[in-house]
Amino acid sequence: MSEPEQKSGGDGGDSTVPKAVVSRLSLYLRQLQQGVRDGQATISSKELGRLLGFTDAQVRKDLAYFGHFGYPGIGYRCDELISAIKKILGTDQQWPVALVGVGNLGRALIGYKGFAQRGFRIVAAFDNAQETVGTEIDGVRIHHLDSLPEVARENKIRLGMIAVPVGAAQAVADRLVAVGVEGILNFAPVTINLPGGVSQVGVDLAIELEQLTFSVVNRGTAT
Amino acid sequence: MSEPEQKSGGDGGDSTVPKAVVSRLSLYLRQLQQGVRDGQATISSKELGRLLGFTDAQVRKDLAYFGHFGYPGIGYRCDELISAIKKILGTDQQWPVALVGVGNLGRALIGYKGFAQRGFRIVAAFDNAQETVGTEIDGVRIHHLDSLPEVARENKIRLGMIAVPVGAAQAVADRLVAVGVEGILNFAPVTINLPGGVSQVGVDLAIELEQLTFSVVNRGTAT
DNA sequence: TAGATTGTTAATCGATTAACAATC
DNA sequence: TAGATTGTTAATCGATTAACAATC
Repeated sequence: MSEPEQKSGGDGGDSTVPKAVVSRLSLYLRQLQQGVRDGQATISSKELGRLLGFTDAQVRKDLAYFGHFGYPGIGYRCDELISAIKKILGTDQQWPVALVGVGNLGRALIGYKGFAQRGFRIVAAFDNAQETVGTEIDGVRIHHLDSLPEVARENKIRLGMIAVPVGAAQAVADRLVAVGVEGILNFAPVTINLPGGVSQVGVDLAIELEQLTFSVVNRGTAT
Repeated sequence: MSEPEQKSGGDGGDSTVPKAVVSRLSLYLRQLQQGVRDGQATISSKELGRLLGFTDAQVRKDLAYFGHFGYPGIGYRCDELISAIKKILGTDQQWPVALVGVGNLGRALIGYKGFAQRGFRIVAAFDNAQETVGTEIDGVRIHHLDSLPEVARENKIRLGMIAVPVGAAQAVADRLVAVGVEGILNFAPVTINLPGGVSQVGVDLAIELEQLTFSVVNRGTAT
């Protein structure tokens, strides 16, 4: 039984992969894990596409950016493809994450079970409300924001999540960048400015509802 | 002072607007509101684009899908453009929303301030844990899921949010559809199947982190 | 072998950008 | 008027789809 090859040996990540491809990769991974839970050993591009609303050609093309993972006549072996995609996304390892902002949303993030299952662990949370600093929530210690430098260093933090009010978001981002954070998941409804070399993903809950509203109001557009 | 015209009178929503355009519309709106808070009366496509990382041509093209909102030599009047975009997105009115699933995340959604400011109000929440049913959180009543039909009808609910575990998501979605919900914001990490005519927006928190991880691991890709 | 399905090329489709006449 | 900026067209760029030889 031969291991599937991998293009451009090592980490993959050739030239430029379209952003859209990467986001579909996450969906493939999620669906494959669902498949494994349902006892499925292999899956074809056609089936995988059907489950997610993509064409089979698109599934094959997306995966082919990164290597030869399939078996003609058979399809893809779920466990192999799961490992391959995790490696591509960088989630074949555990990532320690820092959370800043322990309000309603921050607390929900600390308690969110879905992170652990996909390679993320909130190892420290920060706030500057005296009431919360020093306490623990779900086993996660709440530190004062001023101790960010030490705690970040000790825990080798490379990813941060921002769940503070709009007015504080940019300042918090600056502090995260200052301690060497390389990627920020921003829940504050504002576009923050980051230096090159630091990545940002923004999640604005109201905007998500807005997008939904548009498609409801304009019958015809879906998903 | 002449009102800016609007293409295809009435609701707008001509033929097919690319999905990407609609998502930028939400960002324009957010930035414009920020501008107004900072006391700005007008803004050019160049400035608006710069603040969000788009080209000026893209901003103009996006807006031109829906009408003539700008003034040559001047730019766009913030308040006018805000009204126009709200009307396009359908958020010039208040939308009552139903939430299903009152766990950690559900509670955070109930308390989230950002919804009200953008035209959404969670008017009822549903769960089937006996402990929570009958209580109120932040003024929002928690009902048993079985009373969804009555409550949805009484409140003219057209939008629903799902914050239940993966295993329950599809069944909950089916029940929402059955009571006439037309759009679902799904926080469960699974793709749910909906009949045509019902829209879905999925938010998977772990996937957002995954996307971030990819761009961190593959230095060069940003935002 | 026949059937299924891959990886990949070429063709199509759609979205972004550059350029510019029209306008204030 | 000169300067700024729009809306729109044409050119460019990129992403999706269809088709098919190669493979199991």
